[in-house]
Amino acid sequence: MAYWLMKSEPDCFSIDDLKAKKTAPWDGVRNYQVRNMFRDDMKPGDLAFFYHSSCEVPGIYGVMKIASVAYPDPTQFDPKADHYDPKSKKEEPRWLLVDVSFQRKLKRPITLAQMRDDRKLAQFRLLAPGNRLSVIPVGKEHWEHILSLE
DNA sequence: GCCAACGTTGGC
DNA sequence: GCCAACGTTGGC
Repeated sequence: MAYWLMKSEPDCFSIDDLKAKKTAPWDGVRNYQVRNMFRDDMKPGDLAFFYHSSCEVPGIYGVMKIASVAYPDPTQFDPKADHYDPKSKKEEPRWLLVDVSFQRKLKRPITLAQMRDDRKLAQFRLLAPGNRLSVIPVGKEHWEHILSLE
């Protein structure tokens, strides 16, 4: 089983939104590296951190489970959607998503600042300079260490 | 296939 | 709102 970290802006979709829905499609990803991870590396049953980005306190707020294999993201075909892609064709979808299901909220968030100060996370990809991927693989050791900080 | 311009991400 | 980093686009 693999572990992941997935970023979302809480103003757009937060851990509480996922808690209310229980399961939701992780749509809107328009990055080829992430699409390839969805397609090739993510498996139902994998666990993922829910990370809040571009907000007052960036950090990990909860845990979710990957609930489906990758399938085409319907928002790419919707002209009214924020991430509409006019160049993507239904016969040959360009963008994929996975469903995620709520597992739990952390008792308190593990903040980005806290992780930056943690020597055991020096190699964590989230903290690498210039990192902009919205989905990041997390090593088992990093996963367990982060949960131990809760 | 190079590379400049442009857009997006995301912390601060 | 600023800005650095970096992916994508498109002209040549």
